[in-house]
Amino acid sequence: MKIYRIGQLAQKTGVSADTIRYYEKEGLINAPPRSPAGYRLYSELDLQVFMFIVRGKKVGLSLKSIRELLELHTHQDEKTCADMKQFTSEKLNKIQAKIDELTQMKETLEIIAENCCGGHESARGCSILKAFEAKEKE
Amino acid sequence: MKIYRIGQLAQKTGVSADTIRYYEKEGLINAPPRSPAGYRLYSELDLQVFMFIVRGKKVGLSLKSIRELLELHTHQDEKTCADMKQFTSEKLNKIQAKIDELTQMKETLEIIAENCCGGHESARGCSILKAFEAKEKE
DNA sequence: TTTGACCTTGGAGTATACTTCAAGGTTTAT
DNA sequence: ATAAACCTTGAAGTATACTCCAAGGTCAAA
Repeated sequence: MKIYRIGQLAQKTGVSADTIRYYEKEGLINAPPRSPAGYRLYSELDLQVFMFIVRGKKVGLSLKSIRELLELHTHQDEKTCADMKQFTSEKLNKIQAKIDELTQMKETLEIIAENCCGGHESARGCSILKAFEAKEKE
Repeated sequence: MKIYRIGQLAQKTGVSADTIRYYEKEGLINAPPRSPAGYRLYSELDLQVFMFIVRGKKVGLSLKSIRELLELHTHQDEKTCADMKQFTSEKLNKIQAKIDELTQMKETLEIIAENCCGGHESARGCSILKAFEAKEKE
């Protein structure tokens, strides 16, 4: 099984080594085993967890939220499956709400794009606010 | 047409009056007209713009991104419709990317919820990481 | 007319999430 | 064997986005 040092993990995940150490300090990831020289050694599984963090960040989840999601894993022994199911479905609702908000913004922008002339004339009349007004009338 | 003072706008949009003034200072919203006493007076349209900001924030857009989106409106005279269309479709792509990321996270969580026992036993085995692994195999 | 709820400004303070630095040890290639 | 590229720590610095004063003016109701 492949082992990564911090720089390699950084490259794979697209965050800096400093950020990885910061996340460890903040308790998002467990302190990994060290080499004899004290270098952090990450597994393929650590990479997976990291990708989850990166994905969460990209969509605007706070580190706190991501930590809570990851605790689904790290505290699995202390929770019942019923707890897990409930927690998971709460998180699912929040994520769905975010998807809905983004979908709304996307629709607003699509209205702008569709109603806009598209040529080289001034864009007066292609207002984002006209798009808002159009949405209000629905 | 209804006119709002800062407190009323704050209540309607769910952000603080301080935050509204901060957004004005940061150039997200235009300085509104003032009452004789110097109170800020907001229109229905300002409320619409504000709701757009709030929606953007909720999904993790930075103030910078939101400002760019709002500039579609405020700089409409300086840009051609072609510019607008291009800018809008770039923004649309970014928003779609966010929706995709969220959808992925949602699927991961759904796998956890589905594969999880649901009873009162320990949640060992209902790991978020097992869900990652399941996704990897696809 | 005075109490309370509102508004004003400028400036300082806070939380989150990094980012950089200093000073040093390790590993790898030539 | 020595340079280049990596790693370590702790602490300080930065960017973003608020948040909270202090000191004072405005307005509506009792």
